[in-house]
Amino acid sequence: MEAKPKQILIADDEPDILEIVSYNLGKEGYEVYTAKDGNEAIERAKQLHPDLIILDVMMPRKTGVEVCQILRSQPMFQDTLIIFLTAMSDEASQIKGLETGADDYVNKPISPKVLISRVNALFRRLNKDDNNTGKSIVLGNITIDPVKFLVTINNQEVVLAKKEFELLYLLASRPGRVFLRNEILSQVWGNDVIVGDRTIDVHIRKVRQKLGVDCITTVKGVGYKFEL
Amino acid sequence: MEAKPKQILIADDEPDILEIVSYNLGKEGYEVYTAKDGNEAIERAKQLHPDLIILDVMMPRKTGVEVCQILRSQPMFQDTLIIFLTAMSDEASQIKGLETGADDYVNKPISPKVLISRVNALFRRLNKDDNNTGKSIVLGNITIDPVKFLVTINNQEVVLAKKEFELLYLLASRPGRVFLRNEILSQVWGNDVIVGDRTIDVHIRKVRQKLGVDCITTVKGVGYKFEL
DNA sequence: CCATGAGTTAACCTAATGTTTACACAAAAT
DNA sequence: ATTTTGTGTAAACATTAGGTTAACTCATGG
Repeated sequence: MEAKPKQILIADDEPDILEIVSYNLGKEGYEVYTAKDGNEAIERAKQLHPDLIILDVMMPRKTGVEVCQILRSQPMFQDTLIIFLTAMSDEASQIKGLETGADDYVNKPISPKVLISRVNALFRRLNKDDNNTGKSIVLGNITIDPVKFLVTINNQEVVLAKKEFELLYLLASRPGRVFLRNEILSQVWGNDVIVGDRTIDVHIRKVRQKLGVDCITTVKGVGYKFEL
Repeated sequence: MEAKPKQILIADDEPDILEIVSYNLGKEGYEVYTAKDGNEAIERAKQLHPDLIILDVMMPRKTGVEVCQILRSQPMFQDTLIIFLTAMSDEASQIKGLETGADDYVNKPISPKVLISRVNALFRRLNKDDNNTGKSIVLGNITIDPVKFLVTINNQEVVLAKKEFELLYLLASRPGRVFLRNEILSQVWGNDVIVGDRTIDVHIRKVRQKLGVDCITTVKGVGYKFEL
């Protein structure tokens, strides 16, 4: 299942900024649209209904704050992500911006990289929330859902105990990657807990047994990895 | 259903910051808990399962980044909001922090007001997505009507006491999802009430008994979930 | 053929949960 | 007022399943 690219509308009256930001976000795989003032931003927002709107605060024909207020008042834009971009780095503006309903507030001069990180962070959060499936790991015919605490394999539910589940979840979180025994210990058991040597093996065994599918590979002298 | 105050865990090795931030967030109506180093942060996070964790980056016994990584690797903390707090204002740290899975990154010196705005913004976004409250729930042959305070099972009315009802409603509001004991406590009982260990069990038992249908599953060491 | 690391098994211990009873307290009924 | 009834909590005890260990076996390589 390919996620369709997220659409971003960016509004700023400085062409340079539009270009730099568009370029960088485009490179990240986003679909970028631009507007050069407040009214145009509103217009295009209504046309496109983008996933995220980046608004410069100081713009002709409606400031970013005004645009935000107008959009937020419409039900259609309740859930749309909004980021303010501004040269005014004083506290008051920032607070006001956030209280207007923005999700983030980034000061100019902008570092494209930082902006991208913040954009990514917002989308990451969003996907976690509306996609109940987003959290779960799906690999081939195996599904691991940490919210429901459930493992499904070929549409058969498998019940794992807490430690077993955590162990499997850890390994499956990075398929193919080898986890050292130490890593597993500190991730699943915690650093201050001391357990015997064979404990991990026993749990690995139980998971293998319950899954009935050979997907945990032993790398002797190193650790374990998950692979189908 | 009344909105329960959100729980926030803040970890910093400087007592001054802990105090200032605690005070200000408390004044906003949040329920604030503190930790003074990385390990303590992890420990308390596991106990409390707060809604938001604010992590200082530079802490003894595990940095904020490490804490974040450890928590994020665990299924139970996938959804928890995380904010980094740091004196290092360089780009690279910020980007790295956000990529570790944080939701926001705030530079020191902190303005309490700005921090609060950002915390509010995060919660505002979060609440938009899971607003399921108020509606009646219909699952198979079970109906739960929070308005009439009534549970119907196979067209038979079942009378539940207040706490029993709230407990069932909570679990049924997200079928399949596991609710931690802590979550149940803070949602049904509220976080300032201290009740004994066995109280939840007793109520669970009563609900199970009255429903007569086995639809509440216990996930040992984790919590309970509703499923038919 | 020993050394090392991993797999297997079953027994064991205990933390976590289930169950029951009793009691405080409030609301409703008398 | 007094009784009755129902709810919520605590305390005591029973039970179970999860986690750990230990002893043994197996596989591999030097």
